[in-house]
Amino acid sequence: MKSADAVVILAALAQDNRLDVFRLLVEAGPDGMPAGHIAGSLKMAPSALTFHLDRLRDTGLITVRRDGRSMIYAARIEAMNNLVSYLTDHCCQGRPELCRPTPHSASRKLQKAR
Amino acid sequence: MKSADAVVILAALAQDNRLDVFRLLVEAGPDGMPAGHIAGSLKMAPSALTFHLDRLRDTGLITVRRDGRSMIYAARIEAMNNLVSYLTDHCCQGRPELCRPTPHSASRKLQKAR
DNA sequence: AATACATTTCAACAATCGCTGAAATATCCC
DNA sequence: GGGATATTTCAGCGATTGTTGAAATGTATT
Repeated sequence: MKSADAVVILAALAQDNRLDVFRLLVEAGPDGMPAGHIAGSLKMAPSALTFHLDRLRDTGLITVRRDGRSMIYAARIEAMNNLVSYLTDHCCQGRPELCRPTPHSASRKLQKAR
Repeated sequence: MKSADAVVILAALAQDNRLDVFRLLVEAGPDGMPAGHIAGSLKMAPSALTFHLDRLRDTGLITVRRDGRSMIYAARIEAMNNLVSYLTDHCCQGRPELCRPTPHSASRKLQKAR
């Protein structure tokens, strides 16, 4: 990943409503959720939501598919993976462990189905 | 780290010149480097650089100290650490390894989450 | 004190951002 | 087809962003 790509993804996440949308979609999992549910859940105007979804989608952070009248949006964890890799590779003095702390703050051994 | 703090840090990094400045300071290491060197290295106008340094500093991504006529700026890796932790904790479906492949698990096959 | 050096401050300005509300598009159901 | 539902498109708007260039500030040297 190049710097320019990182900037675009960082910008997509650097807005409270968009970060909320992305986090909600991460929670929703691979099946995603329809735009209407997102708008309801985050109390956003439909047109404002579309605006932000477009920007998330342009950067590859989310995907969309149609299901009847609904548009189903889903997070692309891979994109977040790429961003985190970029940050740890380029912003940690060549010592990833400086930015990639051992899982002390992270949820300990959540042991989800794998 | 709260969402609002993450947004602020993401926004600070979501600009090409600022990301370049931060990366340069990361390379420079704990001793940092004077503003003039940054401006020269990245070919930025002094006043534009000050503008961006202020924003990086406001978010805690860099520190500054005076040395004679020079202002020495240095990256705060800890702030990047916090950001990466936030992203892996909140944007990876409770499975940090999805967004942060550790060296030893990098080759492991990622199974589909369901 | 006078001068040079390093950086910041400030007032502009164009460009972009995020929001609102009305209209348009797409799909489903009768 | 007609009506209801889900979402997008679009114009307009105030607010914010990033840049420039001139002036101001702070520090070292003589």
